[in-house]
Amino acid sequence: MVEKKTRSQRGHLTRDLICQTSLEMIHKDGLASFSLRAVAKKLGVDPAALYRHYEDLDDLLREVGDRAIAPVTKGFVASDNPHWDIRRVLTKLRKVMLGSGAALVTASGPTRHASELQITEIMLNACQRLGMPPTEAAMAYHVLIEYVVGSAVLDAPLASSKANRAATYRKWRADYAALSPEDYPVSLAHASYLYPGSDNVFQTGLDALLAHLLPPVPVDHQ
Amino acid sequence: MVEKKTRSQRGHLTRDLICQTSLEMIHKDGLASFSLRAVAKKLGVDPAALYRHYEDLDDLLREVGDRAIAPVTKGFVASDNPHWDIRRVLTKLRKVMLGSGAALVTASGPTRHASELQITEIMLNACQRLGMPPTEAAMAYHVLIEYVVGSAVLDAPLASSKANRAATYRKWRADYAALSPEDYPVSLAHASYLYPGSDNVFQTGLDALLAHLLPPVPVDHQ
DNA sequence: ACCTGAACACCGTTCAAGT
DNA sequence: ACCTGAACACCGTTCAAGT
Repeated sequence: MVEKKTRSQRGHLTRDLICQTSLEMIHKDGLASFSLRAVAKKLGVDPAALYRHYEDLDDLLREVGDRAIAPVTKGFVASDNPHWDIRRVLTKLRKVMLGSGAALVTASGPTRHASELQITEIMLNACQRLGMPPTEAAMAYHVLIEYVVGSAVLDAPLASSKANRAATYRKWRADYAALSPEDYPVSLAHASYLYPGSDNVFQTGLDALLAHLLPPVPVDHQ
Repeated sequence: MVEKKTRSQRGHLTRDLICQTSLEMIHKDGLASFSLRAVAKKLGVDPAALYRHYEDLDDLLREVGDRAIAPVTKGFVASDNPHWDIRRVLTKLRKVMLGSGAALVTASGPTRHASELQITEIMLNACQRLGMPPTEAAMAYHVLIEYVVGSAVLDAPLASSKANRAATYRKWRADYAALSPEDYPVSLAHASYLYPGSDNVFQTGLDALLAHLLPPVPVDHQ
């Protein structure tokens, strides 16, 4: 029972513990309510103590963000269809970003940590197997990541609850249906077709990008 | 000279004045350093006074955001090439979002104010002129907006200074060039081709999306 | 070496009180 | 009706002091 109050012992505060605790807190209560002071309190430690382990809040969040996207590449093994591999890793990335508020912090800039680098490696590897020259591969990689991450950032606020989301879309369509016919005739005519669901929108865009940016799969792998 | 200290007079605080002042402040010093208290101080008014005119900070920012994207549609007249019109409004939207930190707040959700609605109307109108059925038009609209706004949110932090941006890209390429050949062989091989410039990346993606989502221009308008 | 306590300079928001 | 003053419950960060 001596080891019970490990939190208040000296030297027991590590990057790993801080990071893991932060991730759990964000997973449970969302990124908006997270703060450096909050994780310090949860760890039973003075806020200032965290500055022995991280430069500042941004430094901490970048590591938390990378840890959050770790599931994207976990257990990934390349198939013999590079198209498939790219689609798989991007779809997983979107799902993880929508599921964990923590993953969203990766949008504020590259973390340059392991999970992020692994996603890059998998995608460029797939491009290489498709026979793409490095300039084209790099360009395709950037466009696709920009699309997936950008969409995730925009869609995340509504991703929490499915029922909530449907209700919001219905309200937004109603907003368009109430527009004045003089100023917005075409929007009014399209009101009932708007907001077809963010996952459908995402898939349509992804298909378009993949079709244009990647060459066809080599015949022996079809 | 009686009208000189208009700020401290009663009844002179209007939504328009608050909004305009906020926009100017964000334009000058960026969104990060903006606060409700800061605009109150600039107006020579107690922070609490703003709550007579706006529900909360979010309410204020939504109006500021819409005002920031007003230049996108200002003076727009439809050409006889709908493809061209869509490309024009989206390119302008990106430029405005990268140029004014204030425009970025529109990414946190629809403002449902005039400027935003006008962009929608222009885009759906162009789709209609291309002969697209409403379901397809709505889908294309959502995909394109998601792409443009999402990219702008990700690219904005680096959009400020061109020299700064080039230096940052160089540093990021160097990060990749320093990776271990065992863990990241393909990334290492692509190091010098990464980060070909966010505007190039954007254009490549936009071209791919337009080519796939829009039907060809009617022959009599080519 | 690692953590605490107190302080600094901020936030958004509420509500009774003034004019 | 519109604004002020004071208060509440927070922030991130710094730095001297403790152990």
